[in-house]
Amino acid sequence: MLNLKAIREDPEPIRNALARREAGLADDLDHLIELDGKRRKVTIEVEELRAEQNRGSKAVGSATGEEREQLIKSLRQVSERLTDLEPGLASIHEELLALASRLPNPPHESVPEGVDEEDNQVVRDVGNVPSFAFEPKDHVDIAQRLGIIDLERAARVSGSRFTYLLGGAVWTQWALVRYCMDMLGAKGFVPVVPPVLVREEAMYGTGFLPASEAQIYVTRDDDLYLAGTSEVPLAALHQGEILDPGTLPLRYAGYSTCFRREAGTYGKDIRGIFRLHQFDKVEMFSFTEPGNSWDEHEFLLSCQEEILKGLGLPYRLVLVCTGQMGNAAAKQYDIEVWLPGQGRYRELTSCSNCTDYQARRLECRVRLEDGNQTVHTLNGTACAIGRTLIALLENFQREDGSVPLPEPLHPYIPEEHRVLGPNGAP
RNA sequence: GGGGGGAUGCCGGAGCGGACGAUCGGGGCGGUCUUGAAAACCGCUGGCCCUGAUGAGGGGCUCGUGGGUUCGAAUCCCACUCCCCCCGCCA
Repeated sequence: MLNLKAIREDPEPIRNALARREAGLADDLDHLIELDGKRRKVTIEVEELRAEQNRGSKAVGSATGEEREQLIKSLRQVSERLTDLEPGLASIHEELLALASRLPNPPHESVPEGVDEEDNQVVRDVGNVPSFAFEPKDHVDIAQRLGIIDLERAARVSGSRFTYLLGGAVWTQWALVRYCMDMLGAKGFVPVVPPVLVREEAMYGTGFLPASEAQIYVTRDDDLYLAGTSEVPLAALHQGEILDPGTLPLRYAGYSTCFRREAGTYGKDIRGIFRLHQFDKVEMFSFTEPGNSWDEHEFLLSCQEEILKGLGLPYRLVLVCTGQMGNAAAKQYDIEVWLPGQGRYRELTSCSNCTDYQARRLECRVRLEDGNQTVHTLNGTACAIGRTLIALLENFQREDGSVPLPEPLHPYIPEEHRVLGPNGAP
C-alpha cells in the first residue's frame, strides 16, 4: 500500500517511479490522487454534519419541553442529510482502497528499468565455475541414480511437480537447515517454525493478495491460504502492533514448507525438482526502523552470500529490473547459482526491501520520538532446500555418480552419508 | 463433532440509552522526598483520519467486525468473526 500523505505532498517522484515499473501505473496514480481529493472533500462535509449532530444531541440531554421537541426535530433533519451523504463517502473510500492496494511498491532509483530477465543487472560473479573431465549430468540423472528422489511415484500420488526426497537427500536437507540456522542464530536471528496455513489478511498484508491470487492454494472449507513462503506468516507476526524502537531490528529465520500453484508455468522447468508445488525453505525476515532498511537489505544479502560461499557454490548476484520485481519490493537482489547440468545460472535466492509497503497493509508501526511510523520489512531466502540440493549435486558430482557434500555440512550429517553414493538410499 | 463462557485502552477490569474516549487497579514515563534505591505521595500516559505550517488549536471516527433501532448506542436488536473452557476424537 502506498503512502497517500506522501503522494499528496509530492506526487512526482512516486509517479515517475511507478512509470518505470509499468507504463499504465502513472495513470492509476493520477486516478488515485483524484479519488483522494474527492474523499477529503466529502469527508469535510460529513464531519461537519456529524459535529453538528454531536453538539445537538448533547444539548437534548439537558433541554426540556418545547425547546427539546424543536431540537429533536432539527436534528432529525441533520441525521437525514447524513444518511444521504454517507453511502457516497463509503463507496469513494472503497474504490480508493481497492485501487491503492492494487498498486505495487515504487521501485528504488537504483533499480534498473526493464521488462524481463535480460534487463537484470549482473552485480558480480563469485566462485569458480567447475570444469569437468567428463560430461556433467543434470540433477535428475544424478539423483535418480543415487535413488534420492522419486518423481514417478510422486506423480502417481500427487501429480506432476511433486517429489519424494529419500535417504541422502533428506540427510542433506536437515544439514542445510541446521547449517543456516546455526549461522543465522549466531547473528541474532530468532529461529521460527511458522504456521503455513494463513488467513486472508496475512496474504493481503504481504501483498500476495490480490496480486498473485492464481499462485496460491486455498483450503475449501476453511478459507485458509497455503503460504508460498514463510515470508507471509513472518511478516504477519507483528500485524497490528506498535513496536518499541529498542526491539528493532527484529530478525527472524523461518523454516517452513512452501506451496505454490505455479499456474501458467506449464512446460517450464518441468524436469526434476527445480520447480515444485511443494518445497522447504529457510527464510530470513527483518523489521527495521524506516531509516535503516537499506543497510538491512545489504546485511541480508551478505548473509546469503556467506551461506553460499560456505557451501562453495559458484553464483552471480543480480539486481532485478523493475519489471521482474515482486509486487511488494522496492528493490530486489536475486542470486543465481551455476548449474553445470543446464550450463547456465538459475535463480536460487531472492532478497527484497519492501520498505513500508507490507507494513502499512499490516499496520505494523514503531513508536518513535516524533510519532508513530510505519516500519520497514525485508525478506531474503537463506536456503531454498530443493534448488540448493540441485546445485550441490550438479557442481560437486564425480564421474562415478557419487557426490561429496561440502565440509561445512559434515557436522550435521552421519559420517556414512557425507558422500552421496549409490548406497545412500534404498 | 457436542456443550458452555467471553471479546472494552499497554495489561487486568468496571460500565449496560444522554457531560463515557470511557470509573478503578496495575504497568510505563515525569516529579517530590532520599547519599542512592525502595516505599509513600503528586502529575502525565491509546490509535486512526480530516483541517492546520509535519506547530498550537479545532473537528470526526474508534469499546471484536458489519448492519439496524434512535435526535443520540460501549450500552438495545440482528448477522458474522475470533478467543477461552469442558466432553469426545486425535499427532
